[in-house]
Amino acid sequence: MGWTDERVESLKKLWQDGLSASQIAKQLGGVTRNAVIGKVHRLGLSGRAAPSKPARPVFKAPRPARPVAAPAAPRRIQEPVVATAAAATAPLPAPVRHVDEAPGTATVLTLGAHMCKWPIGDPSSDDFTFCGRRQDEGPYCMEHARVAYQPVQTKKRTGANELARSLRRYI
DNA sequence: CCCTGATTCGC
DNA sequence: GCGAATCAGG
Repeated sequence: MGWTDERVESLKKLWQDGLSASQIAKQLGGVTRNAVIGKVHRLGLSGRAAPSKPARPVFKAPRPARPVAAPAAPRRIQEPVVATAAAATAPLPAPVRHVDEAPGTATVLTLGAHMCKWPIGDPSSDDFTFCGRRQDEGPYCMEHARVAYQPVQTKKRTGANELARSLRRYI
């Protein structure tokens, strides 16, 4: 199938509406998403009005990089590439967080040897943290050690034991 | 592994 | 001009 004026028109509309290339391809039929993307490019409408994802300015924020006692030379990071307007605002305070009683204050970089390593949040997310409070038992603080080391026991003597026993086989 | 768009390059 | 293959992310 070729690109008739009609199909091109549909393509433009759908693309401007924010549909993904694969969705457009499926709707038009007879073309793959690659074909759609290729056409979109050729038509010169690569940018979008309503992108599903803001699409970061391709700017890698320099990691705070504040371990504990690492030398961490204050190296200057020069950006040879053009920084977009949005990227201009990136102060990166990176204050030395004090480890107190507030959970979730330790990042993977600031997590010290004696801090509770109970994970908080989505590990694949940027705001992933660890509990960070003082370790008490194992790698966890008092509170989380209780949660971590409380398998099956308690509650319903009947059945629970058998369940635990059967479960144990898989460990 | 699913998805996204971007780019390349033989046709 | 076309689009599959490939790349680079999320």
